[in-house]
Amino acid sequence: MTPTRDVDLASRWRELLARYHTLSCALDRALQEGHGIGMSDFEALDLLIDADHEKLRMQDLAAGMYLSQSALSRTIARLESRGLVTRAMCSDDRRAVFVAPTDSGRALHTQARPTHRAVLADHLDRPEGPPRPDGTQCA
Amino acid sequence: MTPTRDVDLASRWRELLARYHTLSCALDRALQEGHGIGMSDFEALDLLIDADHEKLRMQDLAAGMYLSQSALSRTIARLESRGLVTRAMCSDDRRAVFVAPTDSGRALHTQARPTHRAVLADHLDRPEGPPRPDGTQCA
DNA sequence: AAGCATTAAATGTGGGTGCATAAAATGTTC
DNA sequence: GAACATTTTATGCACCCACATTTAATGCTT
Repeated sequence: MTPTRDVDLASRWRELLARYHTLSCALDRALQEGHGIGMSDFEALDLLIDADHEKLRMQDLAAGMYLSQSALSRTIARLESRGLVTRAMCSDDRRAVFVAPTDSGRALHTQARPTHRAVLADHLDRPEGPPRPDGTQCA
Repeated sequence: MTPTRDVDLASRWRELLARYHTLSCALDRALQEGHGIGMSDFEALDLLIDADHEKLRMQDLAAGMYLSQSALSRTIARLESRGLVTRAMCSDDRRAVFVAPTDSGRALHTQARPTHRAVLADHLDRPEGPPRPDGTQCA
């Protein structure tokens, strides 16, 4: 109702936008350059390995990710083509697909996770992030 | 250092991810369906109209947006092709391009802004957003 | 059991984004 | 002032994403 409130909304939105953009870009860059894996790919692998049985149906994986069903399908396809996860039939429901990390996937995750956490720590602990002179415009 | 802190980092990141994803998706959807304009397109128009002189060089517009230079260039191209902004030469520096909203652009902005603000208000005032049964999976 | 709706995952398609590069104009150095 | 570096915008390209549709399997109703 009040215009002051409205300004607050816009600036809060812009701050959220800034935080997400900066962090996701830094994450993607660090993971890509350091381990040749994208952000969503890592998130999928991370969820998969944190899962209790380390074996999830696509649908259950999707529940933990902020990706469309088709995007997840392609993400898993990417990971599989690089030998980081395997797809297996599910005998209970033959429509479903089990996804599980391979040894190679676990190894990459072990390497990439510190990078991931380091970027999070670097960005989440500062309220504003002005001094970050990367080479790119991915501010 | 402490593992507890590490868990905090990951969950804070996931919350940021959730907030951004939910809100940006809702914004994009509301603006697209209600006014046929994308989120980034609206942001550009919004910045342009809030500018003091209502005439900005691409570079200055870019400073206020979280888009790469190329993405902004295409965003302005989209807006121009729909008659919402105009590009004009800058006599001071003939490399630069002035962008200004047209009457049509101002009209659309006037219509779209309440939608934009309403979505922001709807999403930014709630800590968690579980009950939002849209038709799509754009959760 | 047959027919129809529903669910799980994959694929076709179009759109937006960032990086690298190109093209044009300006600034700098000698 | 000529050559080279820098800046500003546009474009080629590849990637990722969401939506719509397809294919296959399951569930439900009669």
